[in-house]
Amino acid sequence: MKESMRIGDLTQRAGVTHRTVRYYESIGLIPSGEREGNGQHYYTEETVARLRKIDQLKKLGLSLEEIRDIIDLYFYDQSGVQPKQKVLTILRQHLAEADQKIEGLQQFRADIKANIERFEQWFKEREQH
Amino acid sequence: MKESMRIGDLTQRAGVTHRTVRYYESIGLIPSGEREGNGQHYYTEETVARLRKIDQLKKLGLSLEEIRDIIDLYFYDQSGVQPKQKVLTILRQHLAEADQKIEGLQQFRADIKANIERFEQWFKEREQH
DNA sequence: GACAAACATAACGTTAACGTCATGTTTGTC
DNA sequence: GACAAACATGACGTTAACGTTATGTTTGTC
Repeated sequence: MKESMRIGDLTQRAGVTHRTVRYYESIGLIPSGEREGNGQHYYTEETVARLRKIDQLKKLGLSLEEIRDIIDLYFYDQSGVQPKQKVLTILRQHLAEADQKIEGLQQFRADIKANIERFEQWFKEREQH
Repeated sequence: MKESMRIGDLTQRAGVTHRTVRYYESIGLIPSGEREGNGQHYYTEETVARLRKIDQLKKLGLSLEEIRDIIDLYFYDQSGVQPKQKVLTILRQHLAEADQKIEGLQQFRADIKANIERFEQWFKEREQH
């Protein structure tokens, strides 16, 4: 039962710094985790998952503001037909964007690799005088 | 023969502002295009292509500094007098980074897809009363 | 050759996304 | 219960990637 953890564990598990966590709290990207009494903040597994998802979305090219607008749809089930339709639309959009980006990166990767091989070839030929 | 154009045409064709062009010149991302005499800058088709390529690479998540490391590979006939061993090292780093990014995005893509299917399933079941 | 539009240069400003530093409090361990 | 490690809060700093403002010069058209 790791019911809750403090910021040290959180940052380590999510791979972020404590300043990132505080910043995200301050802009409402993640819940603040404050508890009464001692002034300590306590977090759960969900916060870890949220931070990881945020990182993924960032890599997709979304700003934190954009992420804030949609992050909940990855964690909370919308009830009702219309909200669900809306979520589905956004998810499909993200899927398409991810596909595009993956494709672009694969092309980029191929370009880089071709160049690497070109250089390696150059060194090889030079070696043999 | 559009041998050369001035900054107005350049920015329009490449879809950037003149400040972006100046900034890129200042950090050595594109040649400065200065000519003697009148103080005007003249650019060619290659500059347009360069700007577009830069934009493409930015969308993949590369910083301008990273782009500067590799942009010439897309336009120059390498060989210049560049330190090839160094370029090769940089290229290998970029290859590794690209692989990581691709992997991350594929994981993300899989998550989204699972999510989408979950929603579709929900709609399907509901359809059948 | 007058004159507006396009251009050049310089300096300061801005925004996102955190980092760093300073200082005081809580927790956990001996 | 002493004490180091972990944590909290606040204020100021930083970096990338440009934007904005101000002022003077060139170009192209009538």
